[in-house]
Amino acid sequence: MGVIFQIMNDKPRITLSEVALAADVSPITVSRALRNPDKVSAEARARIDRAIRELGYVPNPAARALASGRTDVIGVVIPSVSNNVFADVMRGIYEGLEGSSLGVQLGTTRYSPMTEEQLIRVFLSQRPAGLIVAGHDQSPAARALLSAAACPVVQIMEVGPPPIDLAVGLSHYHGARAGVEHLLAQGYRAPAFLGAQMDPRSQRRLAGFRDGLAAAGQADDPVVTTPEPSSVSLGCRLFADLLARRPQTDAVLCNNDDLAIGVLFEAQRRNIRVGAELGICGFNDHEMMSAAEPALTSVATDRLSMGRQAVRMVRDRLTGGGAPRGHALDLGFRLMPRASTARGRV
Amino acid sequence: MGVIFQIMNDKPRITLSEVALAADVSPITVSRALRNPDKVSAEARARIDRAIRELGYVPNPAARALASGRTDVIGVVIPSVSNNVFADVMRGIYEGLEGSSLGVQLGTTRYSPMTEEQLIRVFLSQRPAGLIVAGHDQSPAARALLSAAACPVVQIMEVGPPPIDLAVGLSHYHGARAGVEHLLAQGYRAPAFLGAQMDPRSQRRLAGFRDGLAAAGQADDPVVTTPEPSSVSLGCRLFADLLARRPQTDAVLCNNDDLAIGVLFEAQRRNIRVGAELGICGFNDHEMMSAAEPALTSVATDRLSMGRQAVRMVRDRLTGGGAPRGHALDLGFRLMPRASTARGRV
DNA sequence: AGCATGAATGACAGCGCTGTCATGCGTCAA
DNA sequence: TTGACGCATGACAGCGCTGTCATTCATGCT
Repeated sequence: MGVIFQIMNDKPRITLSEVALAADVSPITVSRALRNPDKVSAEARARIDRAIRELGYVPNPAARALASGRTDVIGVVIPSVSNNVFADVMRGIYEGLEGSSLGVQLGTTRYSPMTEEQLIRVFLSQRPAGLIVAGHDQSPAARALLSAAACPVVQIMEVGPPPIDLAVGLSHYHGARAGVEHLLAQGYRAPAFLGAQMDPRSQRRLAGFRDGLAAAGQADDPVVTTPEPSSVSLGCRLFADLLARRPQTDAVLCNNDDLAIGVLFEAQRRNIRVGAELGICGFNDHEMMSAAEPALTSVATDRLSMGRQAVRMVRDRLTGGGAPRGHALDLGFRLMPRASTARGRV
Repeated sequence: MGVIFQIMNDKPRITLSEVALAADVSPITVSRALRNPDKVSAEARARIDRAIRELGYVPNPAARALASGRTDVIGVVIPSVSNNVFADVMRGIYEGLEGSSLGVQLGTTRYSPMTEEQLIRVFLSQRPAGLIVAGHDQSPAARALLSAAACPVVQIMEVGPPPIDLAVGLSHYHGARAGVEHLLAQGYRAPAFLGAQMDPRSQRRLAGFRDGLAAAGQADDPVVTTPEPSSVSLGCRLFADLLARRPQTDAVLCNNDDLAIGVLFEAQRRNIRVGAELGICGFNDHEMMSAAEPALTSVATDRLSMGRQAVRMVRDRLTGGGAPRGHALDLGFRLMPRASTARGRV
């Protein structure tokens, strides 16, 4: 087997010099034609392009990285790939990458600050074109590394704390606060909060919920959370717990849409009329929310755009311009009131 | 700004030789201690490990790749990151990578065979540790490239056609066929098929549906599909279309769970009793299916395991062993009958 | 005409690491 | 005791590309 592989390994590898030979220029000119085409005469470029096409030349990124000390890779550091929110963000990132020669290197911290720090250290040591990290809650050492980084650093997901370099996201605090204020404005008397996977963003949503409630003069603290990862069935269970503990609950602000859908199903099972008897508000506004029956209210966030903008910020910096250090782009949120919080005539 | 970056770039970069100096061995010994620790004496290894830790040395993968002609990267070629199914698979892949020094390079074909071919060409030119590609429908040129590849190649998602090298997946044909047979066995008379984003896997599910129906003596071909990407709201719309066109429909086999959830919501809107009046069967068995009210029948597939196994196959090959060329791992599927296909006493 | 200027191109060296072969040394069987 | 062998280590060269400076040549100006 080893032998077979060896043989197959020996398929012709076209190098830049061979292209140069075929195009009758020096290797360095080919290199330039690839990186700064405008620094090479049109004729030379044409010959080089032809040679590249005919020989099927593909550049060797390792050699480029070694020689230039930079890579065309954006490091992305997120807690987990399972989380739906990050899946959307990743999609935005890949969309933002299109048309560039940039690649992505993804690392997951599994919500461990130490893993995150280590990951950042390794990524930075490879001199990436940029770094995209989730959140603002890095360890002090990780923050120090990021501050000293030689590449643009974009913190995604939230805005609020001053960014290390750049940031794009939204205020989860205010999003959740808008949600609970909507519930109260609709006339619900005893809203509760349901949360899973209580990462820093979730904590800030919870804070927004609490402050919104306190501002309305509510005294108790109707909150059910769990560190478990979020899911629809978890929404069912948490809602059941909530009702057992606090039967007077007449509305729930869910930390995300999964949970909200779970609450909807559980309410249906118990013949609770959603909207009239029970207000449900989700977070993120997954496409499914408007399709549900009844349609579910949610705080819409633009995860796709978050990823895209983060990449754009890096790309703008690479092309010389870009936002100055300290710039934070607030993507905002939009409350989408739907039938699930239409209390109607009671 | 350029100047600032320049300055920051000059942070100390520890090289292997510096570690060697500190550990009082030659660079090559450090290299060996990193790659084949058992080829270095315990004392030398201890000194080297200490030096690495004290200096904070991080290997330069570009230099390694250039010198050795291999990379520690598995290329992954999938149609799209948006598709939920691939998100699950990616999660499995990342899980499978844990504990190895392997990385992932992800490329998306956006369902274009030409893009796929180009992507495969570029990935292969970087001599990856392995390649994971979705499906069996590559262009002839792409197949030729993959056949000649010097690294393990795993085709994921489906089994059936003989693999180029290795494969892991399931038979979408038989999964869908099991679904429609279940519907018929439950006593539904006029099942229909709803499909979105009709990729090759979806086509095979459709074929399974059709054959299952024909075997039961059904004459018409009740199929509603669209090339649009799948979503819950699309499920609502397709189901509405279906009812308009073929009112006698009493069951739907959905190409995936999103659509099935959409059908559920639309049925609720129309006061159609799901289960008794309308059978619904999804595909993949997303966690949400069992939590829904009523719980939705689905054909369970293990996307997570698919990703994990694909990586395992590559890793096994790298460590010398592994399955022989031509091996296909059938992960199978499991029909999960639930309330949504309990026709009960009509 | 003579010179400065800038565009196009090239020579050279080296990025950090590893494959290949060679070396030194201790151990074992004959 | 001697040669053969295996183990731990090292020397050397080079992977494919680009940064830096140097060179050439045509252009526009005084």
